[in-house]
Amino acid sequence: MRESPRRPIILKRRKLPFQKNESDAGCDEADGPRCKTSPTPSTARCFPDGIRMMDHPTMPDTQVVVIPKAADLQSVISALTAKGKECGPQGRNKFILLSASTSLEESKPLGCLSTEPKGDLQKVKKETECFPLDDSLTNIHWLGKMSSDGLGSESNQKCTGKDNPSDCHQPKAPEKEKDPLSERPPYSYMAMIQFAINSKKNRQMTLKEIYNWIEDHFPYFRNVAKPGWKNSIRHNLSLHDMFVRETSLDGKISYWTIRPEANRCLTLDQVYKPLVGPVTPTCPQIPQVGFIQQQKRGPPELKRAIPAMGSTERKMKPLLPRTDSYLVPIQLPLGQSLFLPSSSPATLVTPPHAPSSSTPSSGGASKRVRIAPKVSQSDMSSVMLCASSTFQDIKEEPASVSVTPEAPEALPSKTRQQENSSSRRKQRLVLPATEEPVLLYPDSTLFDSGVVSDASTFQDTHDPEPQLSCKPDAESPNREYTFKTPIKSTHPSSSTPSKLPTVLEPWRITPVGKGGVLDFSPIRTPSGPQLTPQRHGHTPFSFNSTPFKELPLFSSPRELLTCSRPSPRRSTPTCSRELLQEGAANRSFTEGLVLDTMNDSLSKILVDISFPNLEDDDLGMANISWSQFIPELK
DNA sequence: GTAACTGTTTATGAAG
DNA sequence: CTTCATAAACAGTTAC
Repeated sequence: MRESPRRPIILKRRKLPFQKNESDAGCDEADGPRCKTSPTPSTARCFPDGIRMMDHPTMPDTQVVVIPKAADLQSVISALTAKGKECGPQGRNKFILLSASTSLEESKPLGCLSTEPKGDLQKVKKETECFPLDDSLTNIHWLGKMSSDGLGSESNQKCTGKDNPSDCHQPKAPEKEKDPLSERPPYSYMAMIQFAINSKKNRQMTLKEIYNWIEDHFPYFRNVAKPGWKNSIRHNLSLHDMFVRETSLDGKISYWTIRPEANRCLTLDQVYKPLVGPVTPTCPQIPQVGFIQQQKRGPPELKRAIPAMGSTERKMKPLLPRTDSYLVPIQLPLGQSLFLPSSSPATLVTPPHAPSSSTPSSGGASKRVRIAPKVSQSDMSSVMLCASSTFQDIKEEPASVSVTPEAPEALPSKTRQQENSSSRRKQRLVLPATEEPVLLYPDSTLFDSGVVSDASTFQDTHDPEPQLSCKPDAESPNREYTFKTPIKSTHPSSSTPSKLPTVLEPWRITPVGKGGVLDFSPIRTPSGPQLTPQRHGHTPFSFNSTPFKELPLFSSPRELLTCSRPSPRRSTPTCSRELLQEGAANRSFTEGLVLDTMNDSLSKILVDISFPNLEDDDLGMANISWSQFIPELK
């Protein structure tokens, strides 16, 4: 019965050869199926090498064209125009041109080209004017596809060509083409759940809503997947600490939310927009921050999902190469640009170790009921917010602060793994309300919104006590969580008895500097305080050990990026290398980063693409195109 | 009472 | 060894 699970490529650590010639690697290997699925020759073939085209997932009439810098834009435009004609009104006659100097990651919006139904070149606008750079365009989902399909197979046009039957996408001929929308999305359940939850304004969803959202956005689950996928969703919700179940005030409805500190606010359509303006300091989570309300944008009509994909094939393609990327949490730039000088370092309340940790936050009385299980030290370490948000998936890292609690019951040997990856298991620890670390975090939303959070983190930090600041709570500002569910296992959340006494969840660990500054944050304000090394003694795996640790070395993000340019995997020069070298201990951590970075990478790309206005930033970062550096990181 | 739903855990296997 | 997917056992709730 158990089918061999296919891990979502999103999680793969394998480095994808974006720029390499090994086009096959990406296309054939990972996507073999896909490539072949669309044998349809497409005009794409006519394009010069290096040009990649892919359908925009949510815009049926649009395709994205990644054009190497070297390519002759004019010729490309001409070709596209012709193509548009070919496709006719029904086809994809709009093209979003992206400049990809060397890799997708560097892609930048060149402009949009759309051909009238008639096929006439209508316009090519400067990106800024282009509608498309909106979320739908940059949506992660889409990029994911792009990266996988386009880039992965990039090298060969054939692939892209094949891949895009859509080149001349025949909207009406589903039979033939494999509907991408009905293919299993390259996202892990965890990611999809995040997308779903983040799609809601209040960032909370009932299980059913999550199901629905996923089905709506990923027809695969509605049309192809076995019913068991719901079980998997539930499983993931329970398994990952980042998902927190809360109940409505009346206690009748259970909502799933994402821990603010872990929430990168990834959404399918989301685009990170520079928080140029003052961001709400406290609640980055709130969409306002620049998130685009994805759902509004008109989610893809997945409904029309095509059965074509009946194949049980579940291979997923990698979204983007994440490998070395972890060194560069791209959000850095964001943060930088967004953030003001360290002036407002996020003050972390929780002391690293601490006992305090748990700040007695019990603060506000709240009505919400929180399921006990979820609680864990992690909460305590709300501090990590920033980092966590950035690398949320890192969870596995051991970081525990030691909250510990109650005696951890003997851990079943089997639980071993879980222990290790404590991050995963929820319900590890139940603390008395007073001790609960969790309490903190409700307030600690300080950094909550993931990606954005980075920036927000710093910016917002004005709060003396960020943690208290806010939860988006649209609902209850002061909610106190009451644990509803008895916790079964009292694993030592933090202090893992055995193996990992250390940090279980990096993101939980609050690497807060004493100063209250987020040291770990990759992003550093120029003047910002340095990372606090102090943490070192603490946990072997503390951030210090992590790549971030090195970050302080960089005076500026640029510097950081620059250094890291050489891909670690390749001959890595100094900086990157150092970063990477944390040693085995770090390893998991870094991996985590990498994994998660995947999404982040996308985000970053998005950032690049979607922030035409970035120039406005006076931060000085404006000039920098972070994306330019990205490729290097690989 | 039963079924369905929800949530938690455990187990297992594939892929990396 | 880790991560993820999948399956399934169980238990608690809720609806009929």
